[in-house]
Amino acid sequence: MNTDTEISEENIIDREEQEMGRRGHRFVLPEDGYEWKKYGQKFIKNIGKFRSYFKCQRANCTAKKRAEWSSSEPTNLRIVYDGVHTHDSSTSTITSSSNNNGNNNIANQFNLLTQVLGDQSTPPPPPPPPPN
DNA sequence: GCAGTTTGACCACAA
DNA sequence: GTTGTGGTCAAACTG
Repeated sequence: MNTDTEISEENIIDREEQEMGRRGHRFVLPEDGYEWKKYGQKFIKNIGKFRSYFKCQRANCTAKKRAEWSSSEPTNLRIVYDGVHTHDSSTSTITSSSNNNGNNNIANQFNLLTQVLGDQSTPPPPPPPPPN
């Protein structure tokens, strides 16, 4: 259905690499026209994956999305869109038409990858030395 | 001081 | 009727 969309992470990585190539380094949050807010994260032991929950921050918009990834394979990300946006995207010309859902989802995926996994293009700094 | 993110606790539903 | 899992909310922490 249109309300539930699952996307493989392969496209995400591919697009990510393209974006990184274009921008030279880390990609900025690609505004897909929607404002997502993370409101929870859980480890679903039934599937052995972490799941993050996002809500569209727009007023009266009930659109949500979930991001699942394996603890052993954090790049194996799966995104599930739930619900539909009751508003139009404000920062993008992307529409909610079925033909453009792919682009729209990919844009969302960038955002998710960054929010869920952090910016993997820039490895975190080394941990501080132990207090001892 | 503000905004955003993270984590824990609580509630509801299904088995 | 009980237990477990999933989903959401709210408070605290970090940038």
